[in-house]
Amino acid sequence: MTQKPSSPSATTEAAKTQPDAQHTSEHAAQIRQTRIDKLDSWQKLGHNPYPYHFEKSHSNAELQTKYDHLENGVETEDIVSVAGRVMALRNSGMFIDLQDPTGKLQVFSHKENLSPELMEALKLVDIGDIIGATGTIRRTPRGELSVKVTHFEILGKSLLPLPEKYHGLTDIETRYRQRYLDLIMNQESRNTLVKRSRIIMEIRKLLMEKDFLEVETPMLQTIAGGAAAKPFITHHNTLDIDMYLRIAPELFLKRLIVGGISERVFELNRNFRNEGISPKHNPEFTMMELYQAYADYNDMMDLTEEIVTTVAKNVLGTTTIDFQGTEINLASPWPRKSMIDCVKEETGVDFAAIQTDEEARAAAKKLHVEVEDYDTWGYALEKVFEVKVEHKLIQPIHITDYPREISPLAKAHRDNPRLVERFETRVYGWEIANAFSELSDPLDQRQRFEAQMAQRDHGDDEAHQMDEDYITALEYGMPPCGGLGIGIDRLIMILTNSPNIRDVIAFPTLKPKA
RNA sequence: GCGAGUUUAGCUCAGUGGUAGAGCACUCCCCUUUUAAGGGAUAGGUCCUGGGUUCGAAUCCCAGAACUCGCACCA
Repeated sequence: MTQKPSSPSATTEAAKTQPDAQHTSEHAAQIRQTRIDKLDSWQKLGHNPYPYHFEKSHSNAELQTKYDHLENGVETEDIVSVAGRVMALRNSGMFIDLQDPTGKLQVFSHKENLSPELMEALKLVDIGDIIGATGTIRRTPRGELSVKVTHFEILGKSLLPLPEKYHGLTDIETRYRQRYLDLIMNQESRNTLVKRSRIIMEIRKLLMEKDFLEVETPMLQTIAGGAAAKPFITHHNTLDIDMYLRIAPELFLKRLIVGGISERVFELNRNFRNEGISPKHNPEFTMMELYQAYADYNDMMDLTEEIVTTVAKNVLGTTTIDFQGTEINLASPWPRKSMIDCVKEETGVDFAAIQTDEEARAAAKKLHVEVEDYDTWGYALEKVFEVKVEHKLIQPIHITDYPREISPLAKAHRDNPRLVERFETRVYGWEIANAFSELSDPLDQRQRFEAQMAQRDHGDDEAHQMDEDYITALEYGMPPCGGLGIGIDRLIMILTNSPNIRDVIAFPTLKPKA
């Protein structure tokens, strides 16, 4: 508390003795030192180089809107205070492009209005600095809305040069590693991440309106259940046990349904999967899972459509979107087609007519789909679907009625014991949602887990683990229940026309630089 | 994990086995109502790293690193 946060000697000395580790070339050091010297000069003029507060009267966008009808060359006497980052300096600082999160505004400095001291101090302002300026609103003869300043101050000196103004920052690695630079330079990056926030807010809002209770369940789990995936392993020191970062919240959310905390719960948060990284996969990703008592998977299809179309309308203002040159129409209702029918239409092979695993494998091989010798009817069906059908499902569609053996948490289909009541919603070929009529029969659930354990013995280390406590919960009785999971990052990619998942995650996982 | 590609100034990019280049940014001078770029001058380099071939390597070869894309795995 007694320490002055920014004494001149501290600032200058630290800079001279500790050059920025990331910019060690002579040229970079020169640029940086020049700016530190300017900061020093500013301070010697009696200013706090890192002040505490600035009274900003308007955002740039507010002023652009408010003075939209101000004609070229017209000056007002309206006094405003603006603040933001200097993105361009023209004519020795007479014209400054000031950027704030809402947009750009020009700051105009003229000796008629600025004291000789501040006129001189204008030379201390660099591109990249955060400044605040107070003055009157005018529109230049060329049509640029400007603040004609009577006073300005440096609110945050930039010691490092920004990327070039014309091409900006395009290096993909730098954009992800130094996201702050990307956000300063690229409007598109700002738009995408702002839209992400709005999309998530709209989902929460809709679910809360529908009486869903937002809950939190463990990220650290002793059994990584609820999905088929490789978990991250970590260690709790005082308990001296290994724990897993969750791959899904599913089993805990259904415990809450058993407990009756609410008939409708949801969780919107991170999952972690220790698998490959790709344009569609980040090790930590955001999932929304919800459970609704007394509902089935048909209700979940309705709800999926409502969520996606509501979000699209409220955030984008339309349900017709462009994704990488492909027009996608999100307007409800979306077709619902069974996996078996999809495969039949695409390949002519009717898996419903196939009785044995052997026949199923033969049918797959005949379609040039690779199958393992131990693959059952269901696995063969799924593999054929993935190879032959999946990529063709560009417009939104619910693929229904999955094979029982690949869906150990879904309730048996009411009309066909080989199937379960599960669907996946596909948009642009991607799985956007995955949902079931939840399996609530504890005896059946135990058998499913046991079948999964057998898969594990076959070498499938992503098969589900036995969760005795979960079965115990079911034995106390769970209402019929619909469950739905939506991959939030993928949905945001589609809605923001982002081809890479890293574009929709502020700080995606990267390997540290050596 | 496998394959292909990329890596040169702060940024965006050229580059021939023979002294390292441009534009923007930076610094200085001139200039005062401009819109990526007014005029002029200066300065700025671990050519990703480590080996090798060669009289000589940013360039050719080998190994490694990070990134990108595809495949595998998955959402």
